Amino acid sequence: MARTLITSAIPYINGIKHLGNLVGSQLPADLYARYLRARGDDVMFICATDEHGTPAELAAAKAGKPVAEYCAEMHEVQAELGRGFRLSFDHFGRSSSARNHQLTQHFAVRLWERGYIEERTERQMYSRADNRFLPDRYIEGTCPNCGYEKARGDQCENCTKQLDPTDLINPRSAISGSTDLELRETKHLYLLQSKLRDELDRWIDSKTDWPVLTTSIAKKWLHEGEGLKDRGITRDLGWGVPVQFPGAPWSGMEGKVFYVWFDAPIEYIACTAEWADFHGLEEHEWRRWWRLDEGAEDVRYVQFMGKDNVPFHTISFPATIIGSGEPWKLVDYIKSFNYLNYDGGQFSTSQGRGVFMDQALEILPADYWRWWLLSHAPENSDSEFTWENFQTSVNKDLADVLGNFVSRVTKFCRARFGEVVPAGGEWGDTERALVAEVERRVRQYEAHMDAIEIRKAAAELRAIWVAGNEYLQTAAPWAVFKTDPDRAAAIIRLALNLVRLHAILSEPFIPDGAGALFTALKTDAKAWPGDIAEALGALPPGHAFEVPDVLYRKITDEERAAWQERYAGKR
RNA sequence: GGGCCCGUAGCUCAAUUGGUCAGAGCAGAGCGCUCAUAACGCUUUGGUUGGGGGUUCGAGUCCCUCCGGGCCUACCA
Repeated sequence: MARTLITSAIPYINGIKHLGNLVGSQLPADLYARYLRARGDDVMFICATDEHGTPAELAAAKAGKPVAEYCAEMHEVQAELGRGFRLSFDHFGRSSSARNHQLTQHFAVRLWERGYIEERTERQMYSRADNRFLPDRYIEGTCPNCGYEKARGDQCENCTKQLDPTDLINPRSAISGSTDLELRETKHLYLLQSKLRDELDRWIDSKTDWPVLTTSIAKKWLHEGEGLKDRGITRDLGWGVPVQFPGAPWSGMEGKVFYVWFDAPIEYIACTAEWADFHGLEEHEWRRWWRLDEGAEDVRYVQFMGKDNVPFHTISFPATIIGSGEPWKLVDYIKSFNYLNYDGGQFSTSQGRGVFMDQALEILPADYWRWWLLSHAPENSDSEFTWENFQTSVNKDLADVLGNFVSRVTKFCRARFGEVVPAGGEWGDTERALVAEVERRVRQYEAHMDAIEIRKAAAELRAIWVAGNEYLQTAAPWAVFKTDPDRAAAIIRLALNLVRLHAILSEPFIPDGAGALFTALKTDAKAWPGDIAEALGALPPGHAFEVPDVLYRKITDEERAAWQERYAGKR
């Protein structure tokens, strides 16, 4: 049995993600996971919340809660939204877990022992009022270049000049506004990625099947300027994985934690361990997914992420793994996405512009969003969400082409033969032609899904739905019934079986709708179709079913206009 | 300022290594059907593939340039 490890980029803890975030990682990863499971593969689908770092601390402070409590709450919020969108994670973990603490410290020690980590002393701004070191971007002041008064310590947003916090005139803490700042010496650990450059370069070169978007970003980091830069992997923060711990090969690192981008990808591994813990399984059960020496040699590992995350997955995380010298599984394929824009601009959390995951589910069930987002996934370039497009796609594809097909078939059958698969009649040329077309399209659909060509897969799936309507139109059972009821029975029997096939094929995209169809058809026969002619005979004459409720309702012009107005932003 | 990606019918997107009049869905037009969520089917109208130049027997597909988006990254005189 093929084994596939799938990870979605882990969403940051400080707030609810918008639809662009969703379609950039979690949703397509879920589609792929569901598809492979349906094909009978052994799948491990992992996601988690990314909880460390200064933004989390600040968000907690703003909410007036201890950061641990804040993160626990937000984790549950995001987990619930994931369930709402039917994201079928095998485990949705937390980067703050004990497992991640252990593994992150483990990797750090290994890297140190092998000479890939070194201590460096540097000077950093410290705020006495806030009682903490401040990251560059949390220092504000007047730009020495253009005079802009709200320049950040890393860059002036007004003139785009790169800055050091010490360049700023009248520097102050962006957190408290305090000007009681001073430079203090502090010691940090650096990951010596530059030592691994050639190895990473060869590794990237071997990935000839990766999208240009992915490899070009990786190459850029490897070869830009003087080449791959070493990265500081520790920060002066209270919330995170402690750098100083029993058994640590360094000293004097109290009060420091690992940088969020060091521990976050390690959470992919730790989360799998969390999965095993949750289910009371042995260590081997999760290690067989990750350790090449413990059973993972036949695992294919696929990552999903937005393009902004590519550097960390092509450079930083692989450097951590390779540098460890231990046989951990490296990623085999990276599926990266461009951005989804919102109605002519970008999604904006601060301006309340665009639709966020919680709002989306308040408006419509998950399937509507899943279908639109996946069938318009920004695979080749940035794409755009507009309410008009959303309305027409959902109404046309889900309500008309698929939903109405189910409706006309089941209701016709009920009216003429009762709620049971009718007996009698045989297939003719029309049926054989339909089977041939569906056979061809299903194989094409599989090919697109195997290649994770999401929009193409969606288009092919839709074409299969359309084939059902074409067949009905040609076979015209309502006309045939008047003179040859047996013949009409054969047509409807095939059509009902086609509904079952639709349910199986569509489940990765629209799991709720697929579930409703299986329920209506009163069947548990959900196996992926091999021979199509055979699959279209799975529901035998005499099999009872019931006419389902309207599968997908339509979005009205009034609703569309109201939503357009409500989420336009500028609160 | 560099590096990379993109700009294809009104809209959203396709077009194997450059090669049979540039395709699909939606929208528009016409016809058909009546089982169905006023749904479905068939036919059909739209593009000098951002502008200009070049290479080639032949370019949306390669090169140069300009315009317009996006991403990454940096201030070398």
